Amino acid sequence: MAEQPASVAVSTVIFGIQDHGGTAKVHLPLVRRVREPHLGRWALPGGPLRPDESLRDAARRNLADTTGLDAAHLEQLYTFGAVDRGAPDRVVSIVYWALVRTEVAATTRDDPNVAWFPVDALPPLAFDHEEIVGWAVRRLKNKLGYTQISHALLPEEFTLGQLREVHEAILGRRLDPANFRRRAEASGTLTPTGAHQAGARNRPPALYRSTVREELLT
Amino acid sequence: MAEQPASVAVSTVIFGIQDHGGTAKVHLPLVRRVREPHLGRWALPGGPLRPDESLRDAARRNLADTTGLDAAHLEQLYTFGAVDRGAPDRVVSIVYWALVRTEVAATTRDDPNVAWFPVDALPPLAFDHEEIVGWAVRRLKNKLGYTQISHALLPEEFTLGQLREVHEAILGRRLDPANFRRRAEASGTLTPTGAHQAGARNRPPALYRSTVREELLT
DNA sequence: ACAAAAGTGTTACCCTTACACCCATGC
DNA sequence: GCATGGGTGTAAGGGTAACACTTTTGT
Repeated sequence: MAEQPASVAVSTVIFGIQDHGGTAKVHLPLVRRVREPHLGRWALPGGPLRPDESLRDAARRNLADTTGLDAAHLEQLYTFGAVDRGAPDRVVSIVYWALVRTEVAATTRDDPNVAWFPVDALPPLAFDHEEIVGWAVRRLKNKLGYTQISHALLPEEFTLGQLREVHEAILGRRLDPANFRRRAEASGTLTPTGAHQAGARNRPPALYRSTVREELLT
Repeated sequence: MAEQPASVAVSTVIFGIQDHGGTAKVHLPLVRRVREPHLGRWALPGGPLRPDESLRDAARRNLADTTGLDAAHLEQLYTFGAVDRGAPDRVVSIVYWALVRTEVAATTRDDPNVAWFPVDALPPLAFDHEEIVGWAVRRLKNKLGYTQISHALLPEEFTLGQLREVHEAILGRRLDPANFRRRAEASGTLTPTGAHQAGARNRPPALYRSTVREELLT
């Protein structure tokens, strides 16, 4: 333990898909601050790094502490360490971003100081957290293009229509179903379960299971 | 100032192109450690973050202190903070990576404890610095593909042949000169100066100047 | 029958790659 | 003239985007 010019914190931007007026939208959970500074404002889950935990473990702990959830994907985003970030003492924040599956996100532990917001309609945030969320959203959009990261937002089994909805929610535009299907199939990361999803008032779509390895998403 | 479980350091991976047996190769400067632990080993330039400097400023200071050089490109790479990274106390290292221009790299201040090494023939490094260099090299290769970052390794004016040599050095394979030229021209980031480089025993190549904005390289 | 989404087929277009070929200079 | 890299032309192949069309369900 040494006297330091800056303390180390870890925060996490958590993304999940939720229904918002009939269409899937990207949401994220925020925590209402119960201390100064920025008391009462919404902020990203986070807190000081503990001496015996890795950065990644700290991020996972943020997730568990605030939502009780488990991440399907977790990855370092960026480190923010400007001299004045809105706190009285200097804090260097290592920020992670996480993806949780839809059905998991729905089971968020009840807490009056935790709530999910659509990323395109966030309340004013504490510190420099709006900038941080901006970085995370950009990264999410980018990674969508060259990895199969979107699978981590869906349940174990899903239809190509659901997968496409996720992409449309993140990119903010409609995608051609035919071309999307071919792309998805060509990725070689989907295996049909053989089952079909009944119930809709149209042709029952095939169910798929993702076969991507977490290690390949870097 | 608070009692902390971890101290904050900033290190920088600096890349420059140098001639190595007739062909251009990617090099980086290392510093010989003059203190325990890992006394005598080569390490990345770096040191503790000062209270009144930004992370980026600290990285720039690493560069100036060890080589006396100025970076044409400087960007955050990743933050390494495992519990045991080879130092007695816990250190969280925010690592930056930098590109310096060839003619600048040649003017490195003389210092027996600083030397440039080809990235494909590094000595054993201190701490987890080999892993860090690996990350930086990967990032450099990637960014080469979708930005004009390579311009930052060359002088203000350069030929397409030189630019191609840089790419070949980084990718480790030969590129088709014809296709490389078209790609470079199509990027819209090069303006011919009108001058040609005389002296070679072949047709004098046209000189170009880069018009990329540093902000667009993210 | 009809609507609505699943799923297949087809075509135009662009970008990349490979490679043939000409140009200008030093020796 | 000849070697050497600079610079232009061209054609094949692969991937993407646009869109027509068929299939299968619920109502």
